[in-house]
Amino acid sequence: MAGVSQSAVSRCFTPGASIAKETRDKVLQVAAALDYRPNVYARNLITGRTRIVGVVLAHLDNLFYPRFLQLLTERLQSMGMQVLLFVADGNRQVDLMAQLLNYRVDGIVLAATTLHSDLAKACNHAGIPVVLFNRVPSHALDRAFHSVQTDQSAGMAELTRLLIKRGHSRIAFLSGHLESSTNQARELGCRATLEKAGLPLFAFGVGNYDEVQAASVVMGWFHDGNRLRQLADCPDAIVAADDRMAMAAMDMLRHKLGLRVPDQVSVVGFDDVPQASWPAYDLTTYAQPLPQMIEAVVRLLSAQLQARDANQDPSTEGQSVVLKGSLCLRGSVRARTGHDALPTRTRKGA
Amino acid sequence: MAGVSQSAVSRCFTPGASIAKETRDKVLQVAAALDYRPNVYARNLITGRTRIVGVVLAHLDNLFYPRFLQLLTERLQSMGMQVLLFVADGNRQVDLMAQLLNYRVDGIVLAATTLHSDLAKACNHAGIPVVLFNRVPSHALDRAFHSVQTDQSAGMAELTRLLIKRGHSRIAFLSGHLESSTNQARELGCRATLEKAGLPLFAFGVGNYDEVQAASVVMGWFHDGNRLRQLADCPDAIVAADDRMAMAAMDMLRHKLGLRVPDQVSVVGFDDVPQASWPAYDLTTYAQPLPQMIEAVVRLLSAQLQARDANQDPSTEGQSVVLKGSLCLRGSVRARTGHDALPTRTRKGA
DNA sequence: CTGAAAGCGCTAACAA
DNA sequence: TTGTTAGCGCTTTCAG
Repeated sequence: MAGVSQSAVSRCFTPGASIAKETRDKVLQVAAALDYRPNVYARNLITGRTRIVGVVLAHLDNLFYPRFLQLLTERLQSMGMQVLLFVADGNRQVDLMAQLLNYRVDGIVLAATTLHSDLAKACNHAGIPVVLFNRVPSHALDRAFHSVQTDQSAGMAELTRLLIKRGHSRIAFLSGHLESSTNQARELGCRATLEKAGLPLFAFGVGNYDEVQAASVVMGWFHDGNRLRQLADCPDAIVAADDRMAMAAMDMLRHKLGLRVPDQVSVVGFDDVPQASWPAYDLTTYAQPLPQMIEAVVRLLSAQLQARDANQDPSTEGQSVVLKGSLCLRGSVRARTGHDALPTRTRKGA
Repeated sequence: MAGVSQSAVSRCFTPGASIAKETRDKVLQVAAALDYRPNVYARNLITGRTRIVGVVLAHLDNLFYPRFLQLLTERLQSMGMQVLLFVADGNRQVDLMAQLLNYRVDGIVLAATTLHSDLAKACNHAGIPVVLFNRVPSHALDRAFHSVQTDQSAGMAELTRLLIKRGHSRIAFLSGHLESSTNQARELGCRATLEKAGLPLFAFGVGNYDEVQAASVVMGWFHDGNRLRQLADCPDAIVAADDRMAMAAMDMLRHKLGLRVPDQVSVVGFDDVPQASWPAYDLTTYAQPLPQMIEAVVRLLSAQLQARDANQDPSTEGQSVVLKGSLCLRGSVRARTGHDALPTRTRKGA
């Protein structure tokens, strides 16, 4: 070194340490000249903190998640934390888990929709703070976890009420993965609202958050294998569990079946991905409050980290943050009286 | 511990170490029971390898990059390497750099389109292998870097030739960031092909890879502030530097200007993002060979890591891999004789 | 094939 | 405010 002791150098790089300005300046100057930088890993070894959070994602093709990842990464980076990325493509979650623990991340953000509960158990056991993103704590084990989500049920209810108000009575639900908690909440919101209005769920199909499957479900609703059904026998509005399926539905309706959206069929989605506002779709949807969600994730994570630093009781009950989103009223829903709208209660066989 | 010495345990977790099968089995069993796992950071401290690669991205909203990130992450993860994610949102590249070096990543993949050359210098200095993704080594310093890219110039040439063959003569180029090497190559491919065919570049505008800007450029080409220009005074084909701008152009043409694509104007893009094949756009574009690109990135990275492990000369000349993509012929380009096609050479004032 | 000992680069407690 | 000392958990010679 150039002048002082090892610990003096250490103190220069530790924010709240007591060190003389002069010494500090000198050390920093020499450090710059030597291109010296403290070794994070040696520091980790002794402090036990890595300043790395593991972010587990599936469906990076889901349009909504890239934005999430970008914002979260920027936010964490600005706090001096790093993001170790894991893509959970369904398979080999055990390996993933092992890596997550190997790298001793300070915290985990789980945005994968489906996940072995073994993972949950292991994290709990290792005392790693976990925040679930848009995934409710379903297993008993998950309850120790914090979670952040949009009030998806309320969002879907709002969308469904809109459709009813606009005179729709043959409303279909295009479902995502049946086992995903996100999908369950969305479906519930739709069903409950219909029930309250005394309307049946006119049709139900599983698109598994996949464009191709979604399109073929819609096809099945409108086409009997040989030709288009009578419109009165088809849904007059489609509620899709996410924007991607909604857009696939619109494409199918317009470009394969030759129907007009919203004149003949209204379509709504969920998420408000960037593409939803593109003129080609102009999709009415429900926006997740991404910035607030990110804030909440970061806040929960920081709180747990601070608690751990202060050696506080780590096993506080999991806190669940539910945020309201907002309706994005666009052109994929018809105005009050569509030409297909019958007075009230048009039922399936009517 | 339970039975043996520290070094014996270490050997159990080191692939090529000499250890008796019996000892090994016993240790592993006890380790499993105790939930023991070797501390990666302590290992890093001594081996100098972190098995972490830093991936630097900008524009995660670019539709093409999420796929890239997902595939790369999965690929690296399957090799037991981790991805530390950095989002370079233009600003604060210096901090980012510092973190990259702090975390002593084994390698860096740079997919940000614009980047301070200071970063390049620092990496070189620190001896960290760098692979540039879709970014040519422009600065002198970059030449030590390896790079992987699509032959963008050839791709654009192919698209442009297609337009010419289909009878277009008033071809406009909708540019991305002028300083991005990606954009420069794409523009060059278009211009060179036009020149070879004896056609002028009919119009040129800068959309900066942004939907709004792209749309307003297109608007300017077709609208003089009060009303639509004569079509003969407007481009009959638009070559956009990426799919996103191409789609924005289509939306503007169809939904704001009331023009028909491809009947009145043809549009082509570049990248073949998932949305390009959606029926609403059905965009003719040029697909980047993503899987091969990922392979090449991984191969270059591994080669450098192995070389470093073997203490070989680290400063090999940077290798540049250029891969051919493939034309995706879809419906956004008109067939041979559009109704707007004049015999040959329709010039601006014609 | 195994154990003992040294040390990777740092921080934390203590003493000066 | 500073230096000294110990040790974080591992890998790696070097002996046995």
